[in-house]
Amino acid sequence: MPEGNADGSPQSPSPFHLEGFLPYLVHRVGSRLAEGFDEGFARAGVSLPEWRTLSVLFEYGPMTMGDIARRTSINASTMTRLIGQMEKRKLVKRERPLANQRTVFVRILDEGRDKVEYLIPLVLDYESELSACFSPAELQTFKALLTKFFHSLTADADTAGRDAPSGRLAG
Amino acid sequence: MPEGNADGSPQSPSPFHLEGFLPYLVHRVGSRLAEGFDEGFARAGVSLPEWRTLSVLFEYGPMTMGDIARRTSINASTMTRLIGQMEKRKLVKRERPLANQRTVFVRILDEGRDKVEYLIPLVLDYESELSACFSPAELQTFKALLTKFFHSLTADADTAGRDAPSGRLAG
DNA sequence: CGCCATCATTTTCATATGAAATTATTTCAT
DNA sequence: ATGAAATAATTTCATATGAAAATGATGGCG
Repeated sequence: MPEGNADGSPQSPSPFHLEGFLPYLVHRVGSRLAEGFDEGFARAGVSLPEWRTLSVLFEYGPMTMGDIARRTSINASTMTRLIGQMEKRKLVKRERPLANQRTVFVRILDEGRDKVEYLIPLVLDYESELSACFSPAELQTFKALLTKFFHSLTADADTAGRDAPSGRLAG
Repeated sequence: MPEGNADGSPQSPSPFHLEGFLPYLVHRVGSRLAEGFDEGFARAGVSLPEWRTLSVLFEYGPMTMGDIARRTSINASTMTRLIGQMEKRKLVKRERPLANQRTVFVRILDEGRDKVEYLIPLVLDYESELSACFSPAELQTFKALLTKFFHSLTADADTAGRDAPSGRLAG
């Protein structure tokens, strides 16, 4: 039988704790949030990435594949497949502009709009339930920090390979 | 050509903005962080989930499959496969305690320890590079909020299906 | 003691994923 | 104009994923 301790006390003094490590703190919150996704979306018949995509198209109007991918933080290959599936179900429609036929614009259709309008109040309720653990000020701070962090990471990525000398890691 | 605008201005006034929505703010930071993962880990020959697993075993000593899964926020099926691969590479070792043979303890081996010791300084450097956009106070607040949020989500999950009446959603 | 409900892990299965190669189009330099 | 490089989307390919079923072990409870 192993003599190790499963109770939470470190076995040997170590300069590193995963649970104090920023990328991991983000990861585990993300995992929990993803697990929480279920009935509401299932009832509406859309997946989480589909909801994200539809809500962006609903809000901003037709956009190119690349722009949708960027705005939703979904990979471009995945986005192609996602739009393909949603096109079959008449939630969205692809359009190739005459000028610049490299690009493909995606437009939300009535059925897609219906889904978004059905989901928005559910999603807002869900958010307030989630954030009940925060005061309004904390929530605002938290969102601001997440946004700032994202933009900083984006700027890093934009300049990576040019300025940045060293390999990158994430925890 | 579509008349929609791809510049960022909302097409119609709407009560919902994905980019102000808490679960999405977390998601996109998580995506960026995951994209940033590369050379350092590749050089050490471990994946991101492997690193997380090893660092937990390094820090806390032998643990059961379930405990590792919980502590790393990695799904149990995935964890079984992950440990299987790491066992082949002699990074860890499975042990079945005589008392309670349902459980499997996993112990980190010397090669695994070497990898962790090699990676820790890289990972700490990476974190300070990432968090350069924050003041020390902001960073502390940010981590505290992430931790608080995680524990709140965990508590919700623990009581879901008993107390909680309604379906859940994530954005 | 022996059966049943529960628990921890593993396996199966269907699906989702991202990197890299491919296709189609446009832009740029000459 | 013409070919070469760049860009946008898609497809291919190998791998990763989680839910649910299956397996193996334990802990009551009659």
